[in-house]
Amino acid sequence: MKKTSILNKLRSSGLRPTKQRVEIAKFLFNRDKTFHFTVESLGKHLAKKTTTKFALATIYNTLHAFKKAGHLNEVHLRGKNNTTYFDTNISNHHHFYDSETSELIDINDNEITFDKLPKAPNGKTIKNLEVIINLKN
Amino acid sequence: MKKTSILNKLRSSGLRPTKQRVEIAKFLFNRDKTFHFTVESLGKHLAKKTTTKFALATIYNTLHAFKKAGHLNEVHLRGKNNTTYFDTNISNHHHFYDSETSELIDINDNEITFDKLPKAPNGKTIKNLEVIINLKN
DNA sequence: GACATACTTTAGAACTATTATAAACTAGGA
DNA sequence: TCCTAGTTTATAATAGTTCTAAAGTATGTC
Ligand SMILES: [Mn+2]
Ligand SMILES: [Mn+2]
Ligand SMILES: [Zn+2]
Ligand SMILES: [Zn+2]
Repeated sequence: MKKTSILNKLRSSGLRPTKQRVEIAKFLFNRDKTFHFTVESLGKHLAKKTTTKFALATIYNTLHAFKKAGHLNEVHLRGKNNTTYFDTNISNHHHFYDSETSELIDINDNEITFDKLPKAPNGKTIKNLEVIINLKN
Repeated sequence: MKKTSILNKLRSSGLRPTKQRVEIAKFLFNRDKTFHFTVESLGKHLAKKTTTKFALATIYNTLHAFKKAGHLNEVHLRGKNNTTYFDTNISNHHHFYDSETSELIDINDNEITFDKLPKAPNGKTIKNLEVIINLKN
């Protein structure tokens, strides 16, 4: 994904392509494989890879803006370090979770299929379904 | 479950049956259906139902002790309110989660069966598998 | 029952992830 | 260039949880 495409992605989401947003978007979206990260780990990566300054609040703001625009997912998992995980894979999918390394690994949606599933409680509908497979060594 | 049984449960876990632990254990374990709760909600219930005082730290200490003893589970879900859920159902099972009410509902292990499952990444083993079915209204 | 001691509770401080604030800065249109 | 709404920033505030160390208690021994 080249620079112009990043700019388009931001602009078409109603987000002004500021220096910080462009750097974060380049870092997150110019890659082949899924990237799972925390705010802290992203901050460190950005400090290493760029000369731009990122206030912590800007990282949070940007990630939430990207999430709201549908460019990022937040993983609803509570790891041992009590931080939110973000996920560049925005398709429906599942995860392996290694609690020793706090690492997430994608499982494609079609790698898990069900024989039997319960129906939603009365008056409610199923929005989506997430499987977390906890790993040990 | 009567008083003596509660005392046994505590003692056989190496936990002295203090006033606070006995009250919490009675409140949590003398019931038929699964109880999902947060530290905050438990604190409120205890204040309403008993005359015993519970320092916040004691509630945390006690829940962690019960968890360590295998009498409670912690649900590794990050809800919108960033609090831990505890679960009196200590069997392997799954959950519906209603993010609007922050409510968990049990799904028995045998209500979900799989056609297809991925194998664990190299060098790792599957510890367990949790399904969370997100609900909407 | 009194005593000793390890375990437990407690109030409050500390910690940590995240969000709010409000002042300075900037992208983009006129 | 100028204006303005949108954005970044440093810092304070918030909230869930854990830590501290002093006071209290359960339990074994005499
Ligand atoms: Mn740098
Ligand atoms: Mn009371
Ligand atoms: Zn993922
Ligand atoms: Zn449950």
